[in-house]
Amino acid sequence: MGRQDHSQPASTAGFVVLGLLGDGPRSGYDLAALAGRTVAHFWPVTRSHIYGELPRLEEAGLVRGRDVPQEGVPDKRIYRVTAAGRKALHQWLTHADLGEPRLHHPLLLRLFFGSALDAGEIDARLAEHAQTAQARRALYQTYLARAGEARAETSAQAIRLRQLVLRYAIRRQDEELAWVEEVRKTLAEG
Amino acid sequence: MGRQDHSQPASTAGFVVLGLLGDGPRSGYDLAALAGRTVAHFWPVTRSHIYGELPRLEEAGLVRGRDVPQEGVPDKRIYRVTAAGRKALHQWLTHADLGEPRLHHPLLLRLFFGSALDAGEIDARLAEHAQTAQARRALYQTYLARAGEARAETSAQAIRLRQLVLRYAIRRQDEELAWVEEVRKTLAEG
DNA sequence: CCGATCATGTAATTAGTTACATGATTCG
DNA sequence: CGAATCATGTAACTAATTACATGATCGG
Repeated sequence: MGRQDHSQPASTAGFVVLGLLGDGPRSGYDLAALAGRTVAHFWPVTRSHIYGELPRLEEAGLVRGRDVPQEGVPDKRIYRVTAAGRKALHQWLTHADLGEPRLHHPLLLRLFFGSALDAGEIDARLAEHAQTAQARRALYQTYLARAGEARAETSAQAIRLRQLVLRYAIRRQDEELAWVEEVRKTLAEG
Repeated sequence: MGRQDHSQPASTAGFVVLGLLGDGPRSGYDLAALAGRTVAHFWPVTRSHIYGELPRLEEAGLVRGRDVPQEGVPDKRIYRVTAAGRKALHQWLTHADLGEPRLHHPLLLRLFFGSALDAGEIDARLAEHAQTAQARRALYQTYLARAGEARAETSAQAIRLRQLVLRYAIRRQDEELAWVEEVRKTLAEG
């Protein structure tokens, strides 16, 4: 319609970067850090994705970057979402079909094949799993405790939604733990 | 040590095929069907993986295939695990490090970025999610009901473990549903 | 002096999905 | 007659992870 290129990002990764940037202007480095303690827990994003998408998004007119010279530390490039970017993100949030949740669960995989394992071997795996679930739960709990301290740009609604996502993550670990107990009990009885 | 090649499969996919075959001899086609209603729910396996791995496993001496001519339907090749294969599987089950569970969750992703969405848009996504969770729950429930009817090769221990894995899947959907309710309540209040 | 943090990118590789290709038979 | 089932494979592609490459500064 206009004379600028307002095309959509090709991949989901592009929208994820766009979404992260919705929180406020950030450099690729900062985005990667933010992603690592947030969305990366339920969607795969790495530095490589971010640095790959940023120039694409800029070319499409969805973000705009500005070089910020620094002393001592390396210079950086700060990106912010454009109006077109916000529009594209909203469109994606409301209309794109992202498919169903997918789970990669090594313990389930092993248990499914585990008829050749003895009680001790199964229990070792269960204990391992419970331990990492415990650790994750603690991590998410600290995130939740810190969730209130946000930037000025972050709206009350945004904070509420993020807390709900963290609640999910915590509940999920609780479920893992509860299930491990169920498995232990069942195998002890049988 | 011997004169045969008893090397390990390179990828996890290879062990998954090996594990599926532990249930009894099957063709690639049958393995794909079995995988589709079992492990594929918590580990990615498709026909392509299976047909790719089968020859590799055979070369490594972990499975052995036998051609079975058929009339009417196409001929097939039935594979069964060798002693070396069973050993390799056990080794993998007890020693390999498969990493932590990974989740791809589109709804969480959207909610995390959803500060620009209004109540109606969020609710539409939640409803959608609840519906698919409901459907999945029902599916796993029917699997569980049928879990007793197994092949002769399947041990009582194997059946018990499979039921526990299904219990996990059902509980997980219940959790999704419960969480959706929590989100709805919280957003209605706030 | 060693490791961490800040900062940006690319390259290589592995993993995973979807499409293509073929062909007989059975069921509605 | 069209769709589904049986049956096996490959090719093309997209997605995701890990490694490589560079270089200053700061704290212990």
